[in-house]
Amino acid sequence: MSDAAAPTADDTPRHRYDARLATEIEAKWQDRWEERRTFWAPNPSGPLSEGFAAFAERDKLFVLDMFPYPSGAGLHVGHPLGYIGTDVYARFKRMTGYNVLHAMGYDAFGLPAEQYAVQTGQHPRVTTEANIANMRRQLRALGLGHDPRRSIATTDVAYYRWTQWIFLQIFNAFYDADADRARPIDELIPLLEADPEVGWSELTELERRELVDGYRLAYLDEAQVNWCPALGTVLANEEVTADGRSERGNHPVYRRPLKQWMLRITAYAERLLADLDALDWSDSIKLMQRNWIGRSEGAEVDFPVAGHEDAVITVFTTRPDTLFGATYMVLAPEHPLLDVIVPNEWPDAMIGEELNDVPADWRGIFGTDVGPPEAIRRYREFAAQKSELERQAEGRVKTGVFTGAFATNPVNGAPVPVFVADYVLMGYGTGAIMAVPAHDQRDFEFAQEFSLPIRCVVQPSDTWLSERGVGAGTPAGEWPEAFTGDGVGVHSTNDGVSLDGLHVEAAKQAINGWLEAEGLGLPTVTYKLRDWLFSRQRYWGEPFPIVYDEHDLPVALPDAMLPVELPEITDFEPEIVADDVESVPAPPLARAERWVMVELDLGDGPKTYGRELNTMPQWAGSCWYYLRYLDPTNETAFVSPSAERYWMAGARDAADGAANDRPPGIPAGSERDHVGGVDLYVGGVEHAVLHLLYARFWHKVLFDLGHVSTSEPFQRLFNQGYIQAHAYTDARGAYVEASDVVERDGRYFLGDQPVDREYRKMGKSLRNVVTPDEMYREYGADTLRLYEMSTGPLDASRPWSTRDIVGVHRFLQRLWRNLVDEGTGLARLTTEPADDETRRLLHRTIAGVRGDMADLGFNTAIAKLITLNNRLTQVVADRGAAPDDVATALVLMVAPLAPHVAEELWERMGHATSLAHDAFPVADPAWLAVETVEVPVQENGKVRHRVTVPSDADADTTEAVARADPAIAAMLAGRTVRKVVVVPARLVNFVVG
RNA sequence: GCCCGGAUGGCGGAAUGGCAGACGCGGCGGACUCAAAAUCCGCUGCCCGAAAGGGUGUGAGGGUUCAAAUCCCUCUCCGGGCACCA
Repeated sequence: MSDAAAPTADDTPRHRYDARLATEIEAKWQDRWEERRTFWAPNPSGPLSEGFAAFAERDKLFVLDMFPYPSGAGLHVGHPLGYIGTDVYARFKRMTGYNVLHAMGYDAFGLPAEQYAVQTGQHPRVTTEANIANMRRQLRALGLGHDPRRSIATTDVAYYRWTQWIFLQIFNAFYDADADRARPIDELIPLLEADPEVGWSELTELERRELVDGYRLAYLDEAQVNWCPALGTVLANEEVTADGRSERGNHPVYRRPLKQWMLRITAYAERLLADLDALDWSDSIKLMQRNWIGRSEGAEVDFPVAGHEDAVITVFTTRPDTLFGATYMVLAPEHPLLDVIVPNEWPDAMIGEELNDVPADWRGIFGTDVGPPEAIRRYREFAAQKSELERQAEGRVKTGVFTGAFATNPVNGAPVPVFVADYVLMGYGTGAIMAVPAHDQRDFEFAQEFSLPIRCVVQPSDTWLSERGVGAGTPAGEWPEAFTGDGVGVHSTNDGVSLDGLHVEAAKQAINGWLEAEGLGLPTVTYKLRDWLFSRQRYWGEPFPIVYDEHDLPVALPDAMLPVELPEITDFEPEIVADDVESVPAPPLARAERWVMVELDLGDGPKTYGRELNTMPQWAGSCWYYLRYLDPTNETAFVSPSAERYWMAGARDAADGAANDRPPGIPAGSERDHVGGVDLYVGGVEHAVLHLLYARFWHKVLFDLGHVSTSEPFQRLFNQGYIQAHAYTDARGAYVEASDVVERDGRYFLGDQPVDREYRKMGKSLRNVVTPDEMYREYGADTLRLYEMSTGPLDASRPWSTRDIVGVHRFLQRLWRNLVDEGTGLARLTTEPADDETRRLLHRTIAGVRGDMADLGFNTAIAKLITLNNRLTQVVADRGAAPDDVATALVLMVAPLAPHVAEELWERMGHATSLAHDAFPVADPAWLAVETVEVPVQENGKVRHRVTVPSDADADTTEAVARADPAIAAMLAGRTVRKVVVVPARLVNFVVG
């Protein structure tokens, strides 16, 4: 067989657009884009400013993807959905003249690399770098138009040096509540000196330092923490699931006191809440953040403790209007006042008229033969050792112990017993409540458990009572549940105030006024949000730039001593440690013996200091990466002010105020409320709370301290959906390889064996993973991109269906064949313009695609492009060549979606330069106009006929044309037309009797 | 339990008060071919009908409107968030 005969094995034309050719084209253009620096986005000044002159008069756009973790498993086809979406959008905007910054980095610290290191002894850096390299390869093959100069990893020393620097900014700041912003800690000293209550001049140097440390936004606190022995670390509240287990690994989590770094995010609660209003985020995400911050308005009220002159129990309540119904109080088990108020012996109690002795079951569940101090001690121990899961399992039966102490209800002087119970949490409000069992379900349950009086002070409606099967006038103690709705106050009068007859809101106003006047309480706002626990007992994280001196107080390292590099060690395992609450954390860094102690001169001569042995949580690096993209090579600042201001500016107040040649398709004013920040941030909804709240907090601190120019980091947030997939289990319930399963008659089989189908996320353990690499091989990256964008709107989750990909592949093939001779590989165009109908379709398509792309409506944009291409197929069939005008516009419009094949076609059509910049077609209004339209004619809302009218016909003309139509005239003959509704160019509706 | 979001052909979806089902997959038919693949063309919600045409139809029920997938109320199911937060 001769060489010349070689291609006969299959007679595929040599230049057909198939997977082989696609792969060739894609590699070629990926190399070219890199060589030609196509996606370098110039800064206005500095080392990355080459080529800025071309953009000086243009607008900028900062498009951002959520920071990925470089997993060892590599990408599956679900991962890049958002990355493709942002790339299409970024390419579209670039083609309309924007200076678009789009970059990708890696959130590379974290547990998987460290756990792999523990198993294999492989240093986490080695694993991490290999994973990043693999992910870079996979993403490059997708043809994403990222600026490669701006790619960073959180594990780069040059990056985490600045993470440490930002930590020091937070450490060296305090929150000025009057100014409502953070200020440098140096500015605190004069305030303390001026405050007579502080007595600054009498304090020792050490006392002063401790006092100042207590104001810092990063502070050490011996607090109750979520200790997870299995992971060997503590976790933030946000990392613990509702059933008391670690979000990562599902291990039990215990609460125990431990000295840890905390970040004072609570100081920002109000601003984090209020500033949501100006953001272009979905309502559901805003709501999740609002719920997490959990603002509630109420009052703090002081209850004096009987027999203790100085002791006052301050409670927080959202229902001060029910004060007269408070029949007992509860302190959280960790409440410090317990050490003060608990008597040695059980009192002979008098509580109003209802009770005259201390019932045995008030004395605790560990025996009634002990006095209050021991009963309380045992209960506190019981509460501390119980994991959240155990609390859950107990069905939330209320437990608690009487403290033996009584407080006095300030509104009526009534003695109320004080309990300790774990349904009151130390971390919320004041850690103490007044219990109003008639009007709070939890208090109601507790009161029933402990036979406490239940006193109605807000009258429920008769309807409410009868719905619960109790008659009007039934005492509250016999209700099936607490009444928490609105009603009028009863039994709520003292010498100074009466709430009787007032509805809840009015009653709150009245009682708040009285409390304030009497000095007994103040209206208060409380938040669920807690300070952010910022220490982790891990190796693979950012070391703190903190050392401890001889007083064991923290000392910040000066900027010049950054970075504090991770020491090399060989054993990465956290010290384990029994899987229980008693085990003590031992950070791996403690094993770096030569690193732990360090001799430094921090201003008062060389001294020995001990290093902080914890590392920062993984969230730290992702709190500010978007800022580093702006100026990744800067060695003197985390970002230069000029780059930061340029890229983060709001669209409307761009620095130079130059005329923004806003392209059509984007309504003027749509970005009017743009307060600045990343122009488009795309990522999964799973980061709705943690990452987005933490990053907003850091950004606000940096804003307050003058390091960034916007108060919010992410102006517009878009949550992409997920790609899900079917998974199959065999008779034993084991997952089988999804790609081997076949469908027959609506059932599913692996060979002859029937299997069950589930619809799940894509994942290795479910054996239903499809990788982009497979798709590149079968169809090419352009087809994969187009497929993922075509299957639905970007925010919708959708099933993966390999079978369906062929549709968009055929579209590209047809497009190619319309423009290129499959035999010669040469473009086949004619300069003769297309027929009018085709040109009208072309311009309608341009207008539509522009609008769709601007709205991230890529699925409908693709549908319009397919329609146009199908039309072009006819034209080419008629003429033997594609009209130049249609071909040119079509290729340019396809370019953001399928950039490689578009560039290749563009080149074969005779263009020497890339189409990536400033070339998106603009619709000619002359071709958008149509002369006539067909409008439906309805009879009582049902379409019966259609008539053709001039597109600018008014209502009367349209109706006249309709009536003149013989079929319609017949329809109306002999009937009474009661009403005619005409919407010009839309429809005619005859309402007949 | 509370709060949010969703439900449209066999499948992914389109239409946000004005012709339901764009576009794609799948299916059916035709052209080309010795044949098959590929390609091109046509049809394709359901029911009745040879067709013309008619009826019906957007999770269920009710309402507003000349007109409802779209707005309102009630319910069912699915997905997500929170969960002793005073």
